[in-house]
Amino acid sequence: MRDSELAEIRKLPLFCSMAEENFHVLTHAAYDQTFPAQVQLIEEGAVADFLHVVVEGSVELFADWQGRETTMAVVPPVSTFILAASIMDAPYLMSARTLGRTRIILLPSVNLRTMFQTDPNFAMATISELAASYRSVVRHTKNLKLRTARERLAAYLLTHATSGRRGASFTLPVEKRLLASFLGVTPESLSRLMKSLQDFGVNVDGQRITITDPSALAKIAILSPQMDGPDSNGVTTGIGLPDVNLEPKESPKYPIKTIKEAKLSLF
Amino acid sequence: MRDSELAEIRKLPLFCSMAEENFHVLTHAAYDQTFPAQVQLIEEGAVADFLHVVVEGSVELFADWQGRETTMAVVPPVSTFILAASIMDAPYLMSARTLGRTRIILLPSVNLRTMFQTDPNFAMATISELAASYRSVVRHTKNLKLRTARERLAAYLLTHATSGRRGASFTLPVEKRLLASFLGVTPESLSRLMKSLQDFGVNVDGQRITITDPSALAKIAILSPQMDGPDSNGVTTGIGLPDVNLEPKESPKYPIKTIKEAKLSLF
DNA sequence: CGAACCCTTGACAGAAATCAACTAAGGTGG
DNA sequence: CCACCTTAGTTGATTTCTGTCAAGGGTTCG
Repeated sequence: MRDSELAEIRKLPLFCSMAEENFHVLTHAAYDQTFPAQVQLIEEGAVADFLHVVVEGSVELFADWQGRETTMAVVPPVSTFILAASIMDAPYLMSARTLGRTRIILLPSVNLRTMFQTDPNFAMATISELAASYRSVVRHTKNLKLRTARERLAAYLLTHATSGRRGASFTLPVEKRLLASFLGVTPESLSRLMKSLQDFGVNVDGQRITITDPSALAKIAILSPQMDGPDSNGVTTGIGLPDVNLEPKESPKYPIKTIKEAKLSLF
Repeated sequence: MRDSELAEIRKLPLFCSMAEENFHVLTHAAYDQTFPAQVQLIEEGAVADFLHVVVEGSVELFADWQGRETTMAVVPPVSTFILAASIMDAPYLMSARTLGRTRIILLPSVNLRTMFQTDPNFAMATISELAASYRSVVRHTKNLKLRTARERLAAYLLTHATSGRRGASFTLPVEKRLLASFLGVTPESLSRLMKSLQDFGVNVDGQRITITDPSALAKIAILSPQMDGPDSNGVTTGIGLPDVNLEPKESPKYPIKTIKEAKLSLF
């Protein structure tokens, strides 16, 4: 594994407080792999042998049942996912696939579990990470149960148009179909909902969203700290589409092969 | 606090592995309170000063937004709730109210947080508890996103008719309105859904449910370990209606004042 | 160029919420 | 003990929301 990657991981909330020696033990047996787009990393129901760390690219967590499928979260770099399953030594509740070219670090769950015992700081960090994840899913669930589809979309757009000032503009971090699945609607419905929000100060041009009248939008979906964050406070593991840089990234870390890849690696 | 209560709490997964001395420290500053039915214990958005332990009765976790309200979980005795908020020293994401007469132990969050540092076993137990809670909410969310209302009800009835044998019968652990809210539908809808399931081997008589044809029900909602448990494996904190004794309890611990109370204290 | 995919749009069907009325049962108070 | 009130649950009529099916435009990619 490259030292530069290690340093990056070391900075994560989950690992930054643990003893250097222990970090070495943990990462010594780790794998470092790069995957192309749309590779399924994890199959729901399999046992969790590794904790995953997204270093570059991003990963979609999704679930399926009876032919239906839904997006549960998108994991941006640099962060971990499926911590809960790794700890419990339990079957995954969600599947995972890469969005765009993605580099993943794999840490054996066994090492993880023994590490709690030896490094109290790591145990503490794990607790924080899990608690944050838990709260994130609770927010997602509240969103689904208390808001209509249109309200969810409005809330999503508002929270992602940071500093809800007039004329705030941003690029959707994911394809609309994925956003639709995350919000719990079909792509067709999302399309119509977007359209219906045009009357409330939302301008849609492809992936580009411009909020021309935040106050009008706010009337549809009043934001609440208990539902709309702030939770992307650095520890954004778990559920919820992450915050992204609002302006298109000028200089991607690696050569643009396709526009699609460049777009998705925005995270 | 009564010794009998303390012993009960001590047995919980969260506390059983910690040092006796530390357990004393934790519970020394604890409050023991009994509340009547329908008392709001926690208001969404308030800061989490105490970890709560339900000793008798049960507690509903719910959330509201813009006049709407939804049930997120019902916490049975003996178990803890809102562990995540206590740890993070963060505002509650959910409100809580008693169902029936309920006895609660309150442990100061401050003690909790310092205890991680001193007792590794407690830290470990906290991790397990949180991971279990996290997985529980994920299941709930998948249920909401992947299943229709009718499928959710069918799945609920099937999982609660333990050993899905023909003629399995049980009493709903909560009022139908609460079940409806948990499943994400209105009481009216639940009523209709129940009726529509009569064609698939479900017999409804008040709170009494009898599954006359489990295989027919299973055709509507195929159960999945990744969505329907088993999660009530003793560490049932967090989200999800808990398993209950299937037969009506003959001898309640305290005198029956009203039928309503007796019914709700079934947990 | 053609195949595949994303997104959109239209027409329609189905699911679920809403509004309203009504029953039944419990609890209250005279 | 009975009249009254409150509440859970049901049922019906209706509207609203959302999914499904089908088709077409635009783009990417081999």
